[in-house]
Amino acid sequence: MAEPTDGAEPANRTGSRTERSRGRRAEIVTAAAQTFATRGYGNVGMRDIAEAVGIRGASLYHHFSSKEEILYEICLAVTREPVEENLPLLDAAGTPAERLAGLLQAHIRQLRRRRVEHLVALHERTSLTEEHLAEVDRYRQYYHRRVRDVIAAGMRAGEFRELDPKLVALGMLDMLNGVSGWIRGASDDDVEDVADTYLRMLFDGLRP
Amino acid sequence: MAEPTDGAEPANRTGSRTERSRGRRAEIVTAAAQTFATRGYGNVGMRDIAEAVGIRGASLYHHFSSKEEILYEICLAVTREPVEENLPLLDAAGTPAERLAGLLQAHIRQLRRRRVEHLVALHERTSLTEEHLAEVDRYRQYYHRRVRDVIAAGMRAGEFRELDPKLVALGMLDMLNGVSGWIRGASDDDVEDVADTYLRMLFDGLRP
DNA sequence: GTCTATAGCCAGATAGAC
DNA sequence: GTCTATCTGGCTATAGAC
Repeated sequence: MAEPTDGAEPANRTGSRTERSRGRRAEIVTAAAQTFATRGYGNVGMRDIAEAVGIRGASLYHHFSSKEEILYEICLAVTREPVEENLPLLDAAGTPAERLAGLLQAHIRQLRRRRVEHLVALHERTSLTEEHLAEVDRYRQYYHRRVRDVIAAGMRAGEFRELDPKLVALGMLDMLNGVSGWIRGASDDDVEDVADTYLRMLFDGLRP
Repeated sequence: MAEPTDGAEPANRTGSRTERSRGRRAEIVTAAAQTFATRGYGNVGMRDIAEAVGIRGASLYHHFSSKEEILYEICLAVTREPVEENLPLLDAAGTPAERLAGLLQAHIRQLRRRRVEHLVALHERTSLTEEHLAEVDRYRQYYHRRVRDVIAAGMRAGEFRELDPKLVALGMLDMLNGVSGWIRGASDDDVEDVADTYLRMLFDGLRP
């Protein structure tokens, strides 16, 4: 991608840090997520993260005030992203079943795209501070609620069998989120196969 | 429970340790699982575990040679138990669908009974040594394979729709295992509701 | 089987130069 | 923004008395 050729500065209107610094932050977050996912948050030192981006441990504290804050950024970003990118699909046109199907597909694709971050958010949440955990959970619970609501709407519309919408939402999302545990290395086609199979199972059931 | 009144020693024929020592081991494992589950393996010290059973940190090394060995015992026990207790249901009488349904019910009940240990096994596996992780995974993979096989048998028998049996097994078990994340505090009836709803979803699907 | 005492190590985080 | 140097405190694990 070419840079703009006029003299205008690419002003950073969205935050207080420079673009350069935000690039470094993103680099650190990505490296940290990878290491946390494979070795576990508690077994990874600041020096390990620093080494992965080619700097010294102390330099990380220019970008983050603590190790936990790096974990927080990982968990928050990967929990907020589906809220902002997938939930609008529930407000699109179509029946509840159609809208839910669209969301589930988007969810699985996002799960693959942010696979390591998802693993970290799922497994290392217990290392967040109470406040940070609560903030992450706000997004997670809102997502759950919206999914539950569209399921309930599908039941009212007669598209879905009458079951406890909360249990249905929990089961559905647990089934989907589990994908991050084994999807590593899959192709785009594999991901679509998973989505197709899961939708078939959930909507039509195993019985022919 | 009364002790035996005759002079016979309660010989320990099943292992090299005394009954008293094995009780202590179990006590340590339970306390450790509880702490690991809520605070994360890496954030729990040997002193924390010791305190929970009313002894000093150093005394734990009379029962376990390392902290990781405690984690290993938790993970191994909770992964082996469903293999030994649930898989025989797949060899019982009935059609594949009936046998699978029995297994899924037993799986959810076990998930609740060993809830904290399950959480530890799911979230803290990355802190096991390579050898211990491999040993735990042997059981896990065997369980998966047996579930996949009964699903494939159900498809051959025409009881199940033709889908990729591996994906179906993964989705099913991920959906079930997720239950340990939120079932805390549920009653026996609640657990049966979950099992009923999940079986309905998986076998018949959401569409009426 | 549990204790006290401590070895030995490594972590997260800070200070201040460049 | 990154460095070197280092503080401080925690941890796992061991030694040896009781």
